[in-house]
Amino acid sequence: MNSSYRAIYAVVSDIPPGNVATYGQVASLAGLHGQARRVGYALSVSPDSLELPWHRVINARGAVSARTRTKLHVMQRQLLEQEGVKFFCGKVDLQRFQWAPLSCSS
DNA sequence: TTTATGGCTGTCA
DNA sequence: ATGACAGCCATAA
Repeated sequence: MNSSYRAIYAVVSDIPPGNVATYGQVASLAGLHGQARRVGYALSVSPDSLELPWHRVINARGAVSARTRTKLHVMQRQLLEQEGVKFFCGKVDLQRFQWAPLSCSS
């Protein structure tokens, strides 16, 4: 566990319900520009006790990434739809659901 | 130390 | 629009 991981977890924990963020976006916000892959790894090993909204992190195409070993991506989609995020052909409309940390939503 | 794999992404043909 | 490629980095073997 290092500061980078904490930064990643901190960013993820700030994503509000009904919104999503991309791995690259989280990486940048955590001060790890270009290290999107590291974000995915960090989340994959994050302890459940942190209760992070990991399901709100998807890939740059607006779709949930398929896991190689698990089926969590299935539950991930359910959790998102449960929060109001709508899928169209397996993808999310990032224009509308992507988290905008500093935006004026009015 | 080298290789392979993993919840990615931007660029280029 | 779509697919191939090359960077990015942590871990495990």
